[in-house]
Amino acid sequence: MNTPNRTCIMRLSRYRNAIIRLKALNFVRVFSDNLADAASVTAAQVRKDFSIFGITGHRRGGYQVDDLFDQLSKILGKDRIQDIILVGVGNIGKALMHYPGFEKSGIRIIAGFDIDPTKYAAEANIPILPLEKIHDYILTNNINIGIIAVPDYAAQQVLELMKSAGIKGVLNFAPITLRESADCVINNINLVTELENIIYFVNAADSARGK
Amino acid sequence: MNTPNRTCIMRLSRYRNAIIRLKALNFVRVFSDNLADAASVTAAQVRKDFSIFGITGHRRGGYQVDDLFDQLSKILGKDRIQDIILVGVGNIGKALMHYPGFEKSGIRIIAGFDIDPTKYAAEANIPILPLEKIHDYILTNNINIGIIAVPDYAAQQVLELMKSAGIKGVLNFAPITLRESADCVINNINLVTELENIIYFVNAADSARGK
DNA sequence: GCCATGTTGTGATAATATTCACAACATATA
DNA sequence: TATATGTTGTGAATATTATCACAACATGGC
Repeated sequence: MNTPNRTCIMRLSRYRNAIIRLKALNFVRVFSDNLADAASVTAAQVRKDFSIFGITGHRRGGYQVDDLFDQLSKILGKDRIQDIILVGVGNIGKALMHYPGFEKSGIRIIAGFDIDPTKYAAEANIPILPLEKIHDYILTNNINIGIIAVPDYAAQQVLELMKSAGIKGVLNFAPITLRESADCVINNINLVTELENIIYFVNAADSARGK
Repeated sequence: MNTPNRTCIMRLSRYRNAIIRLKALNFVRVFSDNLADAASVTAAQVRKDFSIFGITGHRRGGYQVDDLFDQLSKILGKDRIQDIILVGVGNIGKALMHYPGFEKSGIRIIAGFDIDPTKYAAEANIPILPLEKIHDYILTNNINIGIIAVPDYAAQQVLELMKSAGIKGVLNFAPITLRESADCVINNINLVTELENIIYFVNAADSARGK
């Protein structure tokens, strides 16, 4: 098996999302072409991605929707609930803790951590605990994935803390690029950077029109 | 000038962020090597990126920090405040409206829009208005960039509405891939997909160790 | 059963992005 | 002033990623 990269797995998620909609419409089979449209890629790309994982369809018959959905779900680890934790119960952190999309998709934030005592809420539905307790919590509950939503200056330190307790994957919203290591996958989302990107291309298009 | 792509502009933002930190440390000059470390890329990449924009340094002397900062800021449109709007004042939308990182970086959300009357707040610091008013608002205030944070089923329709009023760039948080068109740049951020990505690679590493 | 049709699966090809490697040259030192 | 040193800027080489194009073959129609 050719090893897949980040963008390939991202596409798999998109295919799966498209399939959820097709299932709702009672589609029984689907062609690479349809998925390509739904995910804004080419049909060849879809088939190449599938071939990496040994997902096969039927020549002339396309793919069975139910079957395909199950295979993609398995690959993406959606055959079971994923429990994760979150550090930094501020503006963004709080929103993520209550983001309905996670629950819907089998991802459950089971605890939040912060250094601010006014945020503690040990008895809440999703408990908010002091950061000092994170190490034990991770070990006790066997967690391996977490979200970082702390200010930039604290992010690196929080990452080290999480890694020392055995965290293997992090989604980072702090506006600083955390570096991936052999033992921990990192996905950096910088909200400002994402907007700056759009601003650049809008301006570039503008000035192209301008002259 | 070789036309830059998305990832190149993303890196420019990262370089700029690194430079902000260097300025705080009173650095006067910086080498491609330093920026490479700070942004987790290679030194050659840094110099290639700069050469695309005609940013030059001094052989043996590196780059003047102040100078470099100004040039990157100009390229990224950070020489003036960017006013944007937001549609969908729910869980995530509300958090984005009050995300301090935007304000700090010269991005200002000047209005929110929703279809839910209970959310309206025309007199608030950042007014929340009925979605029907968005067309006029965009035209009157000459806005060309917006954030979408509505449920998946509403996203495409909201996008069309925004485009019809002249929006040229969109940051989309709805869990559906909106397609870019010649007249509108789109950046899709799917929070679930981002986590699924991490889950996949953590599991992949696990099973690699397992056997 | 046989042919026409249409879709997969994939090797070959093309496009894109990154890294290498080194000449050019600025600066520091003596 | 002459020399040693170290960094840029960039063409060439490499690596990565996506697309093309078509043989293989399943399916539906007659």
